[in-house]
Amino acid sequence: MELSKRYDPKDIEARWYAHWEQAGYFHSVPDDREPYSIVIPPPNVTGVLHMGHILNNSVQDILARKARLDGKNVCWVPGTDHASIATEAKVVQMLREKGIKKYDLTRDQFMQYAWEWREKYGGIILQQLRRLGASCDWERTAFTMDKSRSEAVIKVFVDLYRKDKIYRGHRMVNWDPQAKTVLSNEEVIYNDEDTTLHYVRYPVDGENAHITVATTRPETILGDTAIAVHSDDPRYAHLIGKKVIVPVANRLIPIIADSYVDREFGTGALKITPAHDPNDYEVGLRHRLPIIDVLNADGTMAEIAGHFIGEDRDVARKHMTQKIEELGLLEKTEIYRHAVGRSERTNVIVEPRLSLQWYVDMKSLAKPALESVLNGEIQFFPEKYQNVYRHWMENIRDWCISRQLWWGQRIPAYYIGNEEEAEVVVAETAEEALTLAIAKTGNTKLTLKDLRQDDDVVDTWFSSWLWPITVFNGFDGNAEFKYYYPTKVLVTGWDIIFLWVARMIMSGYEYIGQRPFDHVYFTGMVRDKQRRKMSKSLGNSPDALKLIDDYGADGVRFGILSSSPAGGDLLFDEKLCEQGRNFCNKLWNALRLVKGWARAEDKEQKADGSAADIPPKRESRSDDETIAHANALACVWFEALLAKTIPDISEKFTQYRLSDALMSLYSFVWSDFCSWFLEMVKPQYGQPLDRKTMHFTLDAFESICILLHPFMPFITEELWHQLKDRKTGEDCMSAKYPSVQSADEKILEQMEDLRTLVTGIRELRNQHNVPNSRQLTLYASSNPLIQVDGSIALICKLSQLDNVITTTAAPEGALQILVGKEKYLLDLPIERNPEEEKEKLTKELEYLRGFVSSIEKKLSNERFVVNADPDIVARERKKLEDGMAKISSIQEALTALR
RNA sequence: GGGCGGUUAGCUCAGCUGGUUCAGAGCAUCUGGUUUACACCCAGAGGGUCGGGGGUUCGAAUCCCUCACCGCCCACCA
Repeated sequence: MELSKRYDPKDIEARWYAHWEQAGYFHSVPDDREPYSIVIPPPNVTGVLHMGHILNNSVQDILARKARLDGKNVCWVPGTDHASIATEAKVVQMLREKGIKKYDLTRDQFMQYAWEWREKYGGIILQQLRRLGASCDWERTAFTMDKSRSEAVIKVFVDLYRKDKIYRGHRMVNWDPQAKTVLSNEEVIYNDEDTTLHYVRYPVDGENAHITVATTRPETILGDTAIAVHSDDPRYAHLIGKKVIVPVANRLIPIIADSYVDREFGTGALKITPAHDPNDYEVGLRHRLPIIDVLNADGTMAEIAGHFIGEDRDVARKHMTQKIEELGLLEKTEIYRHAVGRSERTNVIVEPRLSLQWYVDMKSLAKPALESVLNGEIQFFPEKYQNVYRHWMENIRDWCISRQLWWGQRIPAYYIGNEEEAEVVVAETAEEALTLAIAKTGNTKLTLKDLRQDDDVVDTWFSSWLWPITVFNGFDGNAEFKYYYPTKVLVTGWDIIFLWVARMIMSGYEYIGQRPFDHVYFTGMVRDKQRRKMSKSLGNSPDALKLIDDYGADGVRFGILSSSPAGGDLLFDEKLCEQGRNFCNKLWNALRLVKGWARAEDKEQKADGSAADIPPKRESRSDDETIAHANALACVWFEALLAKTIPDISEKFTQYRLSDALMSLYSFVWSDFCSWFLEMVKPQYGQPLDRKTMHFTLDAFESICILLHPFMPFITEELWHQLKDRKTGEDCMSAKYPSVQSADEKILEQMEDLRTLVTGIRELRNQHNVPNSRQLTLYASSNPLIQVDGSIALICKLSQLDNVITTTAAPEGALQILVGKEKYLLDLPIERNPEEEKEKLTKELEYLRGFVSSIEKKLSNERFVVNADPDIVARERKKLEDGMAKISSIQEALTALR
């Protein structure tokens, strides 16, 4: 069957993915091979495939497929994260569209809706990963809210509580007024934003004076309980101890002195609102100030504020400002740029709020986790993230893990009675909690009804920090878990190094006493060409599935990979996918070429060398023997090149230099294989290729498929089968990585020289506008390159030369080509321009003289000869020799010109 | 405010422990080419005092100091 001129990935991709899955290549069970396990960073169930996923999962798939080819037992566990806040928000939204309010539902009813939602949409992203070619062990697909994983979460909570590592405390927290839940510090994103700084006058009680403070949040004035100035500030010393009237609220509050106040900022006077600012809270504690919390959980003004009740904080701010202005107390406003914290999930401005929450004491957990990274037990790629990690771990703060949500694992704390600060017991089940409660209170009459379970759930990350353990149900220490844990590598973005990576390391040591993974590969953030983060609102994120439709999964994988050194930013440009697609096409056409030769061979066999349907043999200037020599030389060379390339690629893998490995393969295939090797052995049109060379070519092509397979699984599988169409059985995906024999360095050098010579010929031809159809004559005899059997034939083929004469008697004025210190002469049928040539040669001569003299200087320096590595000195000597040879060649040519 | 990283060709970057991987790659640009695998192609070319300055060394893109700019992370400045 004739193959089309262009590679069309559509059907091929679907077909091979189904085939692989059917063949069971994705599934792993423990055996006596070396395990290679990866757990996927579970995407949110709410997610759809975006460029970050493409990058992250391409990398994992590349590593997984390479390990498989290396004969390892690869287990890549896929799954999704229940993502409390994001998912709950989506479900609430969905319900709202149906006219249902969350709080009209019972907790159980809500959960039912949520589960339905996840059944319906939760699998989408996993389906999309298949399009990318992800070779996950789908039979192991996990979800952070599965029964077993939820049980593990509860177990860990109880355990940490009993070890005194979980406690409940009143703290100033980050409050998300949209999701109406607390957030951990890591879930708050700070960015500089322009806000208005209001200068507000507070009249001093009983005096015709005022004190001015600057605030970005006038609405919180209603919660002020003091004005603070620095105790050493002469401007305000006389006011300390006096009282001022809070504008609008008309309350009296004291002016206090506190060293916290920065005299340089604003007016040097600071309003103190203990309920709405962490610092103010501290100041309030020091001065025993009352706390007036003027905001409700949803960010609207509370009743106690006395004004603008029920208005959203933004609206209240405007109204408050107006009112202050009406009272003549607004001195001025100015634009002020400062860090504003927003919720990672909902993007609303986070509100500092005082509340009672559950915390994990991180200090003791952090210790072994920090050590293991510093001593290299866990390696980071790139290494620089060690510093970031260390810094965070050394200054770690307690982790707020309670969330005021329903979607998630409910905190297993049970209160005896209804007060907020009631006695508490923590247990895996209500029954157990009851026993504990009875023991604690001595009240044997307690029943389950007297216990009230905490309404909150734990932070999503409190389940995903156990992921490498729980996906293997590791808490029961089963044999599978022991086989797969620790996992080999974690591939994730550096943005969740604290949210996730650090915590997994901590839980690994706390519960298994071992690291969760050997290596962490941090991918960069995908950005657009202008370095902007890819985001929905900017609309600069390409539709991942459309990209796959347009360029093929292999093309997209190539695109994202070829632009992605680990760690830094990754500037994504669709053009790179185009390059990937073109590369597929190049491979495809190489296949067509090679298959064409195979067909010619078939025909010839059938017709016993006299087939009528192939073009007659053109008169060839090279006899069969010469061609055989040439082909043999080409094969030996390419084999040596393969032998050099294979370990080189593997080495890049061990260093996680994946884009590097891909680029090496790209030029190896495109340039070395297609542009050089195939052109070297290419028979005349319609002619077959000799058996030996044909076999070698097919084998080499197969090796290329394997080398490339981790990066471009679909096309390589297709090529593999096309190449093997007479054989059966094995797939590229399950093949053995080609074994390595040592490379023949000598042949590599020789062919490098030959390539230089050929390039030189082409360059001259190009420069002098001599078309390929014109004959050229190469004079050579004593040059070592020419002595190699077949090399002349190769030169002929590659540069479309027709005549090669091997005498030393060069005609006058032949042009020189210098290869190392050898000189080759080429006779071009052109009009010569001696002046121009002279100028060019003189220039080159000048350069070479400078070059040579610098080496001479180096070599005559005794300290160099003594101190430098002998190898390096030898190299310098060779450079000198070559340089001198070149100089004399050029001088000869110049004399000839005169 | 503390810390980390960067500055190499028009663009994106590679150059690990100082010396043929030393000034590189891909893309872009320019020139020439096509009935014979591929224009999603082939052949060739041009392009950089390696951010500035200083130092160490026989020798520095590479090590040290310093300045400039850029990016990121952490931190409670209204």
